Amino acid sequence: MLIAAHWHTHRTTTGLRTVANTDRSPHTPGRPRGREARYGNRPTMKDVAARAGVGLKTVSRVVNSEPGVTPDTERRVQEAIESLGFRRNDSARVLRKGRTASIGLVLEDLADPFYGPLSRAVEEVARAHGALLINGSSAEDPDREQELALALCARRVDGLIVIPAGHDHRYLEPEIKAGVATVFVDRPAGRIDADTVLSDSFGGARAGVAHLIAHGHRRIGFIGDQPRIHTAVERLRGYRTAMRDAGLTVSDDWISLGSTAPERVRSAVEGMLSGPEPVTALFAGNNRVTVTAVRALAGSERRTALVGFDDIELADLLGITVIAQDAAALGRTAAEQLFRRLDGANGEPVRVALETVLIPRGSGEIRPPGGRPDPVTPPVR
Amino acid sequence: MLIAAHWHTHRTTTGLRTVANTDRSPHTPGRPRGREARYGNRPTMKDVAARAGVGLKTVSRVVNSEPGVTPDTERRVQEAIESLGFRRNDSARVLRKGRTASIGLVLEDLADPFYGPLSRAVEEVARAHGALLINGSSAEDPDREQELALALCARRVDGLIVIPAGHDHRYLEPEIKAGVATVFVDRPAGRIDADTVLSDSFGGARAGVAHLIAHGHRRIGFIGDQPRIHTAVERLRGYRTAMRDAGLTVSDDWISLGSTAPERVRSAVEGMLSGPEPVTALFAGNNRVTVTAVRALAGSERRTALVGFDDIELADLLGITVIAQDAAALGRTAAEQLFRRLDGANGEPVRVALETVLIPRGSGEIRPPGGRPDPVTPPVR
DNA sequence: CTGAAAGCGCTAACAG
DNA sequence: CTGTTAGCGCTTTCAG
Repeated sequence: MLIAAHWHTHRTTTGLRTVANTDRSPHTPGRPRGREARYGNRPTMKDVAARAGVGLKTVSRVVNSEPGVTPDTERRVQEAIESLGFRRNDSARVLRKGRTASIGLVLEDLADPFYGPLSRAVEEVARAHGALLINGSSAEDPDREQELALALCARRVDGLIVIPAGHDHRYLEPEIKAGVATVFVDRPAGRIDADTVLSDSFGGARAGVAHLIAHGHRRIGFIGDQPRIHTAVERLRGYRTAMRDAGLTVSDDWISLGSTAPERVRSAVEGMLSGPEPVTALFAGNNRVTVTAVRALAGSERRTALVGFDDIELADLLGITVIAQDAAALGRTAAEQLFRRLDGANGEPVRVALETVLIPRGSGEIRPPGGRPDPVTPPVR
Repeated sequence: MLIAAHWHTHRTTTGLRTVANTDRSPHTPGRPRGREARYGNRPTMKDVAARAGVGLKTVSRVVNSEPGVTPDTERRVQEAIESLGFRRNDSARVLRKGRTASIGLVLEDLADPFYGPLSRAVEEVARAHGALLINGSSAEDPDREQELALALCARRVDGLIVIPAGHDHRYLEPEIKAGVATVFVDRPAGRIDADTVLSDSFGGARAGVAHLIAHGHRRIGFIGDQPRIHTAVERLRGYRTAMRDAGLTVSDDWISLGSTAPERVRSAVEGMLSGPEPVTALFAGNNRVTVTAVRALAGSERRTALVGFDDIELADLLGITVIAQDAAALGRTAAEQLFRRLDGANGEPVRVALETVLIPRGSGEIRPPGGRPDPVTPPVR
């Protein structure tokens, strides 16, 4: 049915939509419940052709700005288009042409401030290539990721950018073989060989932890996301490597992987700060963890050092030292690779790792109790 | 062409895609450059039917879980589907059914932390109704808004949610008449009567400014977004009303509307804090302004009070008093209204205004110099 | 320069 | 329970 009746007050008197299709008998097979129920009775090229007194193909030519139409004919067609309020049905066009000029993006959560800029960057690249973006959130659920990705394939998106939630992407093999270009971002694909764009989680975490060590810390905690998430594991590996490189032994009590729910992170922080040998510094595995860790530390009387993975808005004012990755660059790089494939590139799968940057802002330069006095500027710049 | 060659190493040996269509002569009219060029040579229901030795419609029944198929037949069809890697082409389905099960969302910038949660909320409602979400950013450009909205209509989205950049939406009239349900969010539609979901910008700003006045301020500055943006004007109106209600005269120097670019906001802040009669408090018109204002104030020796419109992550730790609006509720409410229309509701256009909440965190409770000492808890809670 | 005919892959209607 | 036919609105091919 759709919306209709309450628009009465704003109906114009230009005679829009008063021309009806007349060539359809009431009970032809293949005809749904009357034309009125479909697309709200939209005019088609056929209607435009009839109104303009030209052939169907001529209308098509005008609509698509193809050459070979007399200026006069074109004008007549344009008039018919406008008076009927015609708009080309891209669904039909897609069916015929085989390309949808749209790409799909499966990410974790559009509301996460990390994915907004990534998505926007993908959108801009898509726009530059004349494509629309359909995106969906997997909510970190592998089943939902698959459901979404396949739904996008059923819509026949030309390409797919996936931030994996799951670890087995063989379900995409038929799609990829059928020609759906696919690029994985932020995390690698599972059990499938494909273009991938990542940030250097390992290197970033190692650098962040090394930074804490350089400032005198020996007991450093690591709080990260769930261990089934690739970046969480990589960052933990970076942590372990930095510790080992410095000849430091890691206690199991200093490592906590799990949900990024505030309660979980908060109790992890509290656990590491209490006990006989509390940590003097924390490494937070991602933006969600950092936010909660900062809140937890703000309520503590001890000055605990902190370095977080991912930059956060206002982190500068709070003096939070971070390992920043460029979410927009991640999205842009992935999208560019996708369109390179769509434009015919067919070499081996490409693997890109983007550098991270350590931004010292104070919290990562706090020295441990008993260490030399802090030589760095205070937290709030 | 699409991606293909480099997948060789992962080709399985299950015989996928070895069954070809055989009923197409090489030079039939209407045939594009050979079937291989289309959808990367995907199997169709016809192919599945041939493989399973059943009729086309039976395949359709199985694919759509329609009743009336023998378990045995169904199994044979399922096998054919799997061995061929068939996936229904929703483009064709859409063309036939007239519904795309997708909705469009035109917003300003997906990278803005205000719109991420809004978009996610819309997505969740759409998902509950079995629809996908296509979204695009207008970048605050009316032409781009129109281009996007119409592109979505050409894809025949069932409904459209628009955060207007422009002020004239008559261009949507033919679409709406043709049955595209349309809801405007965050800002009202221009020159058209339509469902609208807003936050109470006027009331929120008035309450925020009244809060500052109640804490002893008499000279209060307002820094807002560009005057062509509805919310900016409404919030300014709230500011003026609160001032007038308190019997305070407003100096032109205390009001600055314009771009939210950091340089612009920063110089506005500096301007209001200098001169013979500097303001003692600031009202920031949105999240972008607040962020820059906080940065600017952090570099000043004077303690200036601040209330910002929109909540911001970490604002709690920085002790920033805000007028919070619920972006997710905005999106959810709009999407629910949209689906109500799609489900047949056809009353008069609905207008919803969501309440805002003042969250005192310290910055809005700072008293002016010379005023009574601050009776409120210190900034960081 | 213009148009008629075929058909993209699917579903609705109808007939066995 | 199953299959055949028509046609959604468009683009392609090819013939005027």
